[in-house]
Amino acid sequence: MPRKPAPEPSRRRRTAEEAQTAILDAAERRLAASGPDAIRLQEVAADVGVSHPTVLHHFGSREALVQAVVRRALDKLHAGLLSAVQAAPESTDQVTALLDAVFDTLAARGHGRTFLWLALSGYAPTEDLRVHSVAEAVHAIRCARRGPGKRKPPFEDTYFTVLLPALALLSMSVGVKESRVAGDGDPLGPRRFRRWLAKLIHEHLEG
Amino acid sequence: MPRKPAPEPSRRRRTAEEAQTAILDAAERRLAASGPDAIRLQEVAADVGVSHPTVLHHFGSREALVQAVVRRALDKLHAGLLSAVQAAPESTDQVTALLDAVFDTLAARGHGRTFLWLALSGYAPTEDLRVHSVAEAVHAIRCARRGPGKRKPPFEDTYFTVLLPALALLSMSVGVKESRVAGDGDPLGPRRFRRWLAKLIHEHLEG
DNA sequence: CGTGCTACTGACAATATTGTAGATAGTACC
DNA sequence: GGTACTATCTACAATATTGTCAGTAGCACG
Repeated sequence: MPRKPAPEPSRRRRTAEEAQTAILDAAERRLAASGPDAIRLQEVAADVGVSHPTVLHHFGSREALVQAVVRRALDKLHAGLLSAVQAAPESTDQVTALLDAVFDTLAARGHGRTFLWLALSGYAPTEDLRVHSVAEAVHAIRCARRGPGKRKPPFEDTYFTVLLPALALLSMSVGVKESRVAGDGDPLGPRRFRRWLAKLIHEHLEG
Repeated sequence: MPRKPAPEPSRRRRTAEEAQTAILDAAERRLAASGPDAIRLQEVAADVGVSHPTVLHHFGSREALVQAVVRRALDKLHAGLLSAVQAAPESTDQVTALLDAVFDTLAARGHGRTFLWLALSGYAPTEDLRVHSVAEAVHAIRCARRGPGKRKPPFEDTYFTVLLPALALLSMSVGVKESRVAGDGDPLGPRRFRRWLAKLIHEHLEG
């Protein structure tokens, strides 16, 4: 006998925007944790609590979903770095605070892992870290502080001085959970490292 | 009518070791290029010129193949880093040469990319870079050079001084082909960066 | 030449994943 | 209430990937 359609208890209906945001959130978590290949329609859909054709309905295809996640994740990364680098530090403590803020964006929020996944997978070029533009801003400040009479340091020196902590903090964001390098209670942990690095950078820029 | 078995032109038969090495080579290329998930039996088999059950015959399962590739890749990485770090540099030029050698292992040979893939995927802990043991060796040299009477620098300082270029060079190995950061003809390219970094490190360790 | 060993193969099974099609059910608007 | 719109569902198709199986063929050794 034909079973009756079994009226489903209730079907939640979100606005398209709400649904898409929830789907992007779930996909982004999987991206940060296991990379773009780990964004699977069924699993993302299960995370959100919908069926996987719903995801396709909202994004058209898996690849389009991945592109949307990548775009949004890179935007978040840029926003995080921008706000972290906005202040012009004057003391070593302030440089430390700046590095802490960058580290927070890259490691604690998982954007560093995401960026490395994307860079390795070819979804994002490494220029996307935008070190060059940050270095230009830092260089302007550095030259201004020297006063009008003094000789200006070469831009290359400023660029490398910005590039170095960027690369280091990026690598540190790989193993946030299990790594000794990143362990937070460890005496050789990242907090002390950042303070040490801030001192090194600050002395280099000033001296 | 039953087709006749079509006697295959010829079937190449390698020794087990030869076959396994060829398979590991192919799998490792795919690992460095696109990560552990990109190690697919069919594609690896096609690279080697065999059928995919042959790969399973030699390694038992895909996962066992991946484990074997990972083990061998990490061994190669360790060997490369070990030989790069063996000499005790005394001048800035020698520090530059050391960084160049480390960079060669990480970036040019692709071991840095591979390591990042493995670290992100959870196949290798970040401790596998063995920064700590290198730092211990460097610290012993550093203390010895200070002479018996002088005060010794804290180990932490040496450790961080080794950790910093390791993290930076690792990040640099991500985008070896397309990155401006890694472009070799660029005036702000990795060669000049390494020299700049070597100078910074050398001055810090000596001063 | 025959025999044993095993690297190797084609065909198939099992499962996962993306994508399609048609139906269903909230929700807003008349 | 009735109707249009569409977010969502179930069911299915298509493909890719891992793994199994029984048999084939190269090679060493008697």
